Amino acid sequence: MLGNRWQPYNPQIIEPKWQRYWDENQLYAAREDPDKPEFYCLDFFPYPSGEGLHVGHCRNYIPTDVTSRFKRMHGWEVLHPMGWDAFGEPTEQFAITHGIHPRITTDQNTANFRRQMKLIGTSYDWNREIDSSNPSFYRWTQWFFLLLYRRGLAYRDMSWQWWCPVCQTTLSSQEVSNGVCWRGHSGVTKRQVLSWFFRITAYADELITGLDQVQWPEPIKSIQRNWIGRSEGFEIDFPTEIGKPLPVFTTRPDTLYGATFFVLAPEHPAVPELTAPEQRAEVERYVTQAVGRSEVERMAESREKSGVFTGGYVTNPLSEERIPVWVADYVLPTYGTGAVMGVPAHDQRDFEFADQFSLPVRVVIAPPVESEQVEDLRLDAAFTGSGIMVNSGPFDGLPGEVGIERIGEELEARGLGRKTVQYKMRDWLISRQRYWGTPIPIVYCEKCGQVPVLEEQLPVLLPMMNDFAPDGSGRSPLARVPEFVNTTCPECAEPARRETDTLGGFACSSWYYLRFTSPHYEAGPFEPQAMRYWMPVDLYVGGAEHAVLHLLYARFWTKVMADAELVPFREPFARLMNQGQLLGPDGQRMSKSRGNVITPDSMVAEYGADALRIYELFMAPFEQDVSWSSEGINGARRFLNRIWNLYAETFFESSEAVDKDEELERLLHKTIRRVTERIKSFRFNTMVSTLMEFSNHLLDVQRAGNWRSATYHAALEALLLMLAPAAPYIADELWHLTGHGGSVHEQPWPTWDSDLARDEVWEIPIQVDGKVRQVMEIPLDANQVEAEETAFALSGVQQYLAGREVAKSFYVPGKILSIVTRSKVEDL
RNA sequence: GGGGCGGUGGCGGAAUUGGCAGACGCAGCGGACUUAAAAUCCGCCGGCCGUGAGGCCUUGUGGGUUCGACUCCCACCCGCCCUACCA
Repeated sequence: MLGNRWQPYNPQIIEPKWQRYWDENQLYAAREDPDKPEFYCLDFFPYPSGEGLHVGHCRNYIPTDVTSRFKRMHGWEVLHPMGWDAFGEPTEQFAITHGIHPRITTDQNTANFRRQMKLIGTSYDWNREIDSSNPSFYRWTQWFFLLLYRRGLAYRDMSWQWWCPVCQTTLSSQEVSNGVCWRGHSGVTKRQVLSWFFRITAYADELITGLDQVQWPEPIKSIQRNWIGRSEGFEIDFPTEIGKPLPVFTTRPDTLYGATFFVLAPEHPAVPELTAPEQRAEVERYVTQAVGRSEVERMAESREKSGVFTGGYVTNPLSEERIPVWVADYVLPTYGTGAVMGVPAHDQRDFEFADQFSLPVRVVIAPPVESEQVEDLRLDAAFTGSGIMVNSGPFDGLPGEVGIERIGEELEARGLGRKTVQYKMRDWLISRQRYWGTPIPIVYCEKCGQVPVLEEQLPVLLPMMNDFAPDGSGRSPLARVPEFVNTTCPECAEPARRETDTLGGFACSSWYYLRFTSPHYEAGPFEPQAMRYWMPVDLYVGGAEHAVLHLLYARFWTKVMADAELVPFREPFARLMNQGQLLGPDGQRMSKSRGNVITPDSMVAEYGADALRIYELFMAPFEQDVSWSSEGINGARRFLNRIWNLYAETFFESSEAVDKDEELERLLHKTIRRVTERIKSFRFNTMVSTLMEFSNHLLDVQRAGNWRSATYHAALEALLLMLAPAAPYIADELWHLTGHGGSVHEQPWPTWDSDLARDEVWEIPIQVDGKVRQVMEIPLDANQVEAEETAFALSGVQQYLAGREVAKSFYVPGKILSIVTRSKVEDL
């Protein structure tokens, strides 16, 4: 049994030891070696919350760590860095609730994150750690702001924007859904604010087409395409009685003759002009109410359409019919032209509106004849399918699809309409009326107006403030710091005032991946050689919740950089993977308030980091949501114990290694092949089960007393190499205890012989009439005739052939022999 | 309403992508060791029938394609996630 050299497996002793060894020997430092292939493996950079990591976060970091270690063992230079998304609302909110300055909490929290990440055995290159709230970083965030500004992609505008009363800041449309802000506060409303925007819409088309060039999960691509929401249609001018015509956007010009009313968004600038004097009071009341209502209130009554008649009219440009103009909040001011033609027969929303206010419904697309709707033209819902045009003057009888083209041509010929493309995506609101963010490098001068800060004057430093909480005025806390606000104009040197809004946190994360390539570079955001060596990111791993936030913004910035010839690529992340969520043992999201948080600290203390890693890899497929099981991790620990004892017992009784174990050799090569393939394809759960099967087999061999063969010893060595990425501590300890020098993580990955990895004798099933009746052993290179001969000789097959004859048979080498019978015809 | 993902034992899951369904692990049951417990080791472990060999059923439901379907096609049911008045 255990010899004096071997203590029982004790992760609490060996893990800190190897962690220190790796640190001291700089085992994971990334170098730009032009003679080696490179691999950039990146995790979404976390915001360092006060709660620290829970085991759910490890679901992201462990697989990327396995991949990085695996790549290094294949001789690649690997950039596997970690940094902190430390600027932004979450960090600041935490600081406010704790009454501590965010600088202090950020430093505390990042130290804790770093400690935890080392604890679980990650192989980050800590020389490259970055912190987006550090001036050496945000200086370049400001530099990028100026780049966008110079290229006309950053602008200031007064507009209706989301406002969160709890965060006391404006939010981008991406950060709000269902009237709830991304931090989870409800009661989000609209406010008219002067704020900064990035013109992401200028890249709308490329943000769609570029998705074809990246290896990303299809759901994420589809969410982005949907979010951008490209839709081709027509802008049609409706003449008015106030002079200038009002354009609408529609994808269905074929339904133009069915327009029985016209609707303006409450915010539409033409509302006052078009409103008849006798309707003015009512319209004004409606507009004020619609604009002031919070999104939650609007949602609550979303089933019922509201609106008022303006008393004004427009004219249908083709039918020349005069139709009434209404104001209604179901028309969005920011999409299309902020006005729609109401075609109740063929648009569900218009239908509901017409129903609500008893407006006429006119069918202009006849549904297919077999539909009952044609008999009585009283629809109970809009007909949005395809059909033949009716009630449409000269266009009657045309299929709707043709009508779209014909009406379009007619309108274009008369100068009453034009083809356009509309997008759901809006420009990106980046201003935040908050303290803890990158100051916007803009100065307002009475003489020169809006002036960018000179590059050599960067960074515009965020001043220290003790009282940095928002005061409810809607202005940034920075506006209360005269030393910050008062400055001189970069152009005329006269007194001027600084912009006091800060950039939202997504500005930092839009370029941080570039900084990792040369985090200490002073002359620019990144050193061009290093950037060219590492970029683009080869593997990017994080949760799916950033699909339309960070992942869209970073792509946009990259395209801007490419146009400015700063980078030679247009997509920053070649391959993206989303890990599944790890839920608490109760199946709920892990959170402090639910009390179901499991920390890596407690798991490492109880089972060791390797057991935690093995369990997280093994518990479910990488992309899948799964609940934590406290018994499951114990199984991982048992597995590692068995491995430990396998080596302890074998090497203590070491002896001459002589014979060859052919069966084991085949299994070894097969195992190497499987483990390699499974790491490459992110199937870590089955990678672990392959290692389990292999070590179970080695235990059997050992118990049977066959541990003297050279094959067995080669297998033990290969097992350590294969275990190294997933369980780095125990692998290094056993590597050392079995007489090897150095670290297992610096060894080359084992190779396999594809002939040996394939069995030459297969056990294949024999099916008779669709049921498996017998299994036979047959050489892999046997042909169908040989397979049939072998099969028919077996009594277990003959028994099913009695009184019948073979009609057909199929032989798939290595897979199956399938025999189909029919009864003999002799009775006839 | 639109888009996406999924449904396999008591549980997490596996199935070389159309070829022996249930690998591997968890839980459970029985046994060995122990004064006892823990740990460890051995055996059993989808359902029904059968003493047994064995037989029949079984991958949400119903149909289809095929020698053969968890896998492909059609229809339906259920669950989760994202998005939402985008004209």
